[in-house]
Amino acid sequence: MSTTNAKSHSGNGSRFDLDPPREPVSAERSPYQAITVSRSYEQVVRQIAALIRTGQLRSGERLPTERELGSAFGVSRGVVREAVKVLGALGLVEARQGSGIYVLHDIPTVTRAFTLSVSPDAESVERLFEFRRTLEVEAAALAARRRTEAQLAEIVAASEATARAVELGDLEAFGAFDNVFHGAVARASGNPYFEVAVATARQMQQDVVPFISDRIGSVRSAILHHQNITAAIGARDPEAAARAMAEHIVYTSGAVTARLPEETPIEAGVGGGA
Amino acid sequence: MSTTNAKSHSGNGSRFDLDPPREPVSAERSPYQAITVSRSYEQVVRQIAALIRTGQLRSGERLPTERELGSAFGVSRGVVREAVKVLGALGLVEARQGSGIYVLHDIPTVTRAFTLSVSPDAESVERLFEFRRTLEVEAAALAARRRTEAQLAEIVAASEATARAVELGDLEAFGAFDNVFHGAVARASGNPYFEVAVATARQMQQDVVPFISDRIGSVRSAILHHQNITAAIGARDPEAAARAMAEHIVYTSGAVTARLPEETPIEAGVGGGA
DNA sequence: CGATGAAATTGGTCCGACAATCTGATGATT
DNA sequence: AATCATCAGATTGTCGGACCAATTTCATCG
Repeated sequence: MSTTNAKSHSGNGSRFDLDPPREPVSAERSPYQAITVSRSYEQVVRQIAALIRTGQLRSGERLPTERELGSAFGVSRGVVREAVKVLGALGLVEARQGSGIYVLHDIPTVTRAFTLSVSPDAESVERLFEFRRTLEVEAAALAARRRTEAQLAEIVAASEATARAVELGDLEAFGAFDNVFHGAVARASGNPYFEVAVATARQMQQDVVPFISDRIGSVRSAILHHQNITAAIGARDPEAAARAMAEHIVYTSGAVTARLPEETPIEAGVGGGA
Repeated sequence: MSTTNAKSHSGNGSRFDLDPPREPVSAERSPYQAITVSRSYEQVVRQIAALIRTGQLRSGERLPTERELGSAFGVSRGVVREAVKVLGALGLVEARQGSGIYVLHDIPTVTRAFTLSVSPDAESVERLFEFRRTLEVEAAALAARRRTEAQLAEIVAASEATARAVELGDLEAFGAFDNVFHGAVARASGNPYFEVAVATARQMQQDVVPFISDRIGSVRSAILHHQNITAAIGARDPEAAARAMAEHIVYTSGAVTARLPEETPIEAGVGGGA
């Protein structure tokens, strides 16, 4: 029991203390509930993930060094490294050799973990757009039903930001605000699973196809779509929101895939079933 | 450069050899492409994940010990442990102290990683059903369009297996075959992203609500739903498949949430904006 | 034959050391 | 003055060994 003694360490580590062993006090519906001995690295993952989710660790910020985290949590450096690997698989942090550990996003996207497991070569981009369309269309409809005023304000602001970026011809800024816009719509759905899934799908696509909107023409129509989506969500019209989002993604899909090398048109019966 | 020399090790390690450093030979569209140094643990993850995905390592099978994997890959035990952590976050394997490392699923589900990062307490089950419904309804429609004969045979077999399990009153078997059925439908969609997302959502739900179908009445109607879904996919009727799947999930959702403690009815405006 | 307990196996954790890489400062060169 | 080369420090990446904790295996005993 040397792993959980909260030794009063030195330095700045006020935010990094390992909780007491926290036995499962939740409602136990039946006896013989599956006991789960919490590994040390899991508690480290929980705490750092909570700090990121609650905004106490911002995107881009650097974490303490592995050794400092180890002494702060009262665990060895190896445990910290294992926790960092899991956090990296969730897309929350990134470790750079010689530099440190940095926060990437504030909501988990399992992109990197998937690219390690699914396959190194590019899957068909068509499938990814199909997936995104399903998720984002429904998210837009839900957002039209449930959005709060604050969430609508976020969507409006992001939509205007994309328009401004296009006016300035800054395609990189457009891409960033485009992500903000779609993320805000997904968040306004009130369903965290949609939010995570949409962020994951978009991140995955940008890993595979990093050269999305290199033509100013396609982004011009994108800002019109954004305005339509925003208006429908503002009017609390789910059908219109779904229609506008579907139109947006289908159009974007066409613009992107037209610029791709000739591959896998659509072809029924994928999956190599024996 | 001691990490990548494929030393001719001893023992059984014919399937576990570290690939040569594999520089990115893909199409480079612009100069100054971002270089990515592949860490040792990533290559271990790739190889083991590939073995699981291709079926060379079956579900339930035990991997070699960490020490054996280390000598087989030519890396230290610490690297193997970091790789196992990532594979565990993907839901592919599970390490049991004193016993070994076992394969859990053959397709990645990020359940465990999410439960570490999102929150330990149970989210609203309603949101999870909403997410599942969106995914599985579209997957059923896609399956009706693209399914192969072999995939249809899988779906039919799984549907009949659930019916047989209900006849025998074996609810546990019903749950297992129910997972097989929905997984087969998702796979028949021809879109691997749907397959992974559906499996993840279902696994997540079963982690949160492990006591789903404890009433024989609700599962009886479930097998009727399965037959309707199967028939629609067999007839290549996307609309009917989507309708049948929606009815199935909405019904199941009602049956489950009715048995839940009074919590969070639906309530618009979640997410704590501002 | 079943129960018991010791021994072996295996993952979990800790520690120390070195290598590879990045960062920033310093100084030399143009 | 600006640019480049070099160096020292810091930090992650990897290695090897050691010990602990949980599990499994198996000989022993009742």
